[in-house]
Amino acid sequence: MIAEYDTPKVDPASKDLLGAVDRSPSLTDKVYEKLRQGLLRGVWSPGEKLTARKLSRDLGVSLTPAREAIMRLVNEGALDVSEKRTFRTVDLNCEQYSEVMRIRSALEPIAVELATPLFAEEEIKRLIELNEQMKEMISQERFNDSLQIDSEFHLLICDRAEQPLMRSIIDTLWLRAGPTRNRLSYSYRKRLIGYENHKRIIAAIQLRDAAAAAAAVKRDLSEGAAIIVAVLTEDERDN
Amino acid sequence: MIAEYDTPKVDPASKDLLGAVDRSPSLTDKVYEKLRQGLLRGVWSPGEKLTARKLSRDLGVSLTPAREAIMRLVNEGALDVSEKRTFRTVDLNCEQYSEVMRIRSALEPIAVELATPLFAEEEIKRLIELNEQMKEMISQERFNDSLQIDSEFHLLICDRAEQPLMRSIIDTLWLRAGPTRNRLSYSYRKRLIGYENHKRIIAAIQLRDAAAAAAAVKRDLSEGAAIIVAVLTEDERDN
DNA sequence: TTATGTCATTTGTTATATCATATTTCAATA
DNA sequence: TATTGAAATATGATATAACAAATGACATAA
Repeated sequence: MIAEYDTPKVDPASKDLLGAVDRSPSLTDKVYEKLRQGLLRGVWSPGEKLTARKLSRDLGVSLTPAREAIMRLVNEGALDVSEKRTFRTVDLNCEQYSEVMRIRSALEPIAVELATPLFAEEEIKRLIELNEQMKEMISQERFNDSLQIDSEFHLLICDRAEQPLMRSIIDTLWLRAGPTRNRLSYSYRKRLIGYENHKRIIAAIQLRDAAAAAAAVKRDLSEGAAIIVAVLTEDERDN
Repeated sequence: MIAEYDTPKVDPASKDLLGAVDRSPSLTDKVYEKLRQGLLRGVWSPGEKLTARKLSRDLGVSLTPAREAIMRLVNEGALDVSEKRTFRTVDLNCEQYSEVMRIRSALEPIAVELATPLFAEEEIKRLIELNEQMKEMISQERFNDSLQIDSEFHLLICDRAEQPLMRSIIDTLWLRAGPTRNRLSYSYRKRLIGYENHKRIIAAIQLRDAAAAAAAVKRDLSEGAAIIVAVLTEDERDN
């Protein structure tokens, strides 16, 4: 009878009907989500300082949830805490960026391999749509937007793989690289390599050829990484 | 002149001499570390409830650092927060455990590949030592200790790869699987598969054969995973 | 005995207070 | 003008307080 506490007696039918109450996210969660979005969208430039107090003032919450959200991002490596204990967005150097890409290259091919048989036709259409949007953004020189769409494309594939842990790891990788990526977008310009590679990925998924899809993802990532690393290397030589 | 704030004027030589001040870790850091160790050593059984207040009382700190540390572990997936917002250690089911191993299998071979040329002779000796200790622990049926040593073995390799981000990801994987692993240790018993596989890994490193080392790690992980998954499957059928 | 309703306690969440350290300001001085 | 240094301010870390939701204990009714 003790176990009854964990599974209170409820008529299965009504339980199904009611479903679980959707507890509203805590303030910490909301602040965290805002920070996340901001980081991905390039609201802060890499290396920019953040303070818990300003954040709490800006968002109209107390210090606690603001601070908790920041700490959470710090823990994920999306924010740095300097030796003086101030918070700033990360600015990846070439080596650090390479490591992010090395890990993505290890994980995302597996994700697409698992995802390939699970994709529904309409989801594939969505991939095509996203890729065309990306092309459009690039042609309009809206590079930050194109990066945004690129991330959506890759994350949609990861979602389909139904590997929640892997997905969360890849999420934090994007978050970590976000500001640096955004800084680069103007140097990165006008490259349609991503577009062509994405087309290859889509084609492989349509043929339900998991191995080919994995190879295409790997190629997309390594070519993309090569460009960014080149830009970063140049940057580091410059200053 | 504005930029001066980011890089205070310090004679580079003296900077090198002094090094950064080693700011003592915060209370949050200390609590976090205690929790971490506890999780790895099986202080809490999987699914056990934790409360921030009890933790703060036990460790003689206020609620804030205790809570922050818990939230940090939640964020890493080492603790769960239930729908009722209570904290408990994770209890991975077979599928979740498999996902952890799938990710380890993707990352650790890369790590050992990068580490192989960087290993010093004495570090290889340390690997041998650890492996023999593990064998000893198993023969004494001290399974939890043997798991502890197994983790040291793998993490030492990851350290040598000098990929800090990858290392931190693998760290969280261990943390996540820790309680479940510890619960299993008695079913897991007397398997010397790990020992033999570790010997293969060491041999490959000694020969500086990175590819062979990667293959050996992959084999170690997949055979280890197979056993645990078998036990977990049985468990899930039982209850 | 078992189910149910009430009330005290515990817990997570958020806000606020306190303290030590960092940073900034700005006037006095060389 | 450039430097210095003390006072004012801002900030992160920690503690405590306040509140609502969840839990547990217990008395009462079936």
